[in-house]
Parts: sequence; structure tokens; C-alpha cells
Amino acid sequence: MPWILDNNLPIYTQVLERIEIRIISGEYKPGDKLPSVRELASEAGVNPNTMQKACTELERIGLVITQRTNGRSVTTDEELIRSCKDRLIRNRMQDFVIHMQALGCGKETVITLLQQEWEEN
Amino acid sequence: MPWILDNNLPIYTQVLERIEIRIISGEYKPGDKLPSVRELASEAGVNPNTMQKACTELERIGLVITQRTNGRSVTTDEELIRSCKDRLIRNRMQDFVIHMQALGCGKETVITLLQQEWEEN
DNA sequence: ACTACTGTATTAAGCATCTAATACAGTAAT
DNA sequence: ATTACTGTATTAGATGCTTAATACAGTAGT
Repeated sequence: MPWILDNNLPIYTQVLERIEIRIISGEYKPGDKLPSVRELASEAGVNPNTMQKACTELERIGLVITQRTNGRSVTTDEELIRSCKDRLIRNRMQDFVIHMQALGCGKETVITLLQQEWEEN
Repeated sequence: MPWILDNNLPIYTQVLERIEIRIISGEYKPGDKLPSVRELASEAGVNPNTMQKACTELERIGLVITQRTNGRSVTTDEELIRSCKDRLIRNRMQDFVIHMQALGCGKETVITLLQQEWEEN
């Protein structure tokens, strides 16, 4: 079952974040072997090259370690995982606040709407 | 001074939203004449064709009325403007909640972080 | 040794976006 | 009428993203 993706954003950035979330949430634990590029690509329903691009970026960030011919595994640096989570949360939060302010929403209004939206899921 | 834009999203969608916000916020009032495509493009620092694409979409949405050879003006349908604002807020809100939940944030945590972030601007 | 799996690299094609440079028809003011 | 401004259309080129089809070198298990 292919992952549901947003057409307006590059696919590789979206699958990148999906895998980041799996690591952050502990679905992929520190030291765990990652599924192969081909496997992930197949699961996500994207081209292996696209998934490869995302995995290369994961390596650059440091969240995964690559063994050239023997797969990838999640970093054991739990502090890095934590800071990565914080970064993602902070980015989303800033983006959200900026846009809600641009739309002329007051803080209390936003919080009220947020409470409503949160229940519906 | 060119508008600050996000490289990961199509420019025409971003300038579209910028103009929507000007209408929603009342900076461009109902019935007002809009700056010309060339003028907006120059202000935003984008190609006139790109701005044209955004303006065409504004017309499709109904937020502006086009007089073929004599410029554009903001709709006088204030109800439409309001519903457009609601739509933008709702979309942002849903997107935000989905991502914060994916990142494993609880509702209270989100609200606390939101309060903090809000003050800093 | 053989097999099946790794990550990686390359080439080609299709597609959307963006920019640039023009051109045209109609409006408004002079 | 002339001038300066509208929105609109067209053509071309550059770039980035995505897919597809291969190929290669190294590892692990048998």
C-alpha cells in the first residue's frame, strides 16, 4: 500500500520525513537495521532512485549509518535522535504560527480551533 | 524588495496565497483595484508569467474579477472572502495537527509550545 | 563457489515550474 | 489620434524532480 503523499512537495523530502518519524517514534530503534532501499521504495510506491536520495540525506543528517554493501542501520546516538525530533517540531511550530498570524488569527482563537481539530482525530 | 518565498513550493502557489491574505486581511478591500500583473510581479520579484498564473487562479476562485483589458478588482462578495479565510485556516490547522500527532506530541505539549512560540513574534 | 542480497552509479526520458522576450487587442486619459 | 496602460498568448530555454532500466562491487549464508 503506497504512502499517501502531497503532490506539491518533492517526494524525496516527504519519504525522508516519514522515515525520520519512524526513527523518532521508536518504530525503528537505535541500532536496528533499516529495510533496504528497494524494500522501502516498494512499500512507499516510489522509484528506488527517489528513496535512495532520501536515504542519502538520512545518512548526511546522521540518523542512519550506512554499510556500503550491507544495508543501513539506525544511529545509536539517542541524543541526536532527540535533537532531530525537537528540530522537526520547532520547524512545524514556527511555520504554523507565522501563517496563522498572517491570516489574522489571535492566539486564543488558534488555541480554541486547535482543541476542536485535535478531538476529531 | 522581493517577497521571501519557500524554495520547496511552487512560486505561483505562494504568491497566490500572499495576495489572498491581502484580500482577507482587508489590505485590498472589496471593490478595490488590484495592482497590475506586471506591478505585482515586479514587487514580488518574480516573472510576470508566474504572477499571471497566480492571478488567473484568483479569478477562478472568485476572489477577484477580471476586466479583460482594464485590470482586476477585488470581489464585493464579502461572504466569499470570509469562507476563503476559513478554508485557509482550516487547511493549515489540519495539516499542523496531523504532523504534530505523527511526531508524537500530546495536545497539552503542543499548546504549551504554541504559547511560547507565539510570544517570540 | 554459488546465490541472493546490499548500496551505488549512470543514462535517458517525461514532466512541471520558472524565466525571458515578444506580440496583440482593448481601455482610458490626453 | 496618440500614448500608456491593461490582461493575455506564445515560444523557447533552463532547471529540478521522478521514473525506468541497467550495471557493478562487496557482503552474508548456503
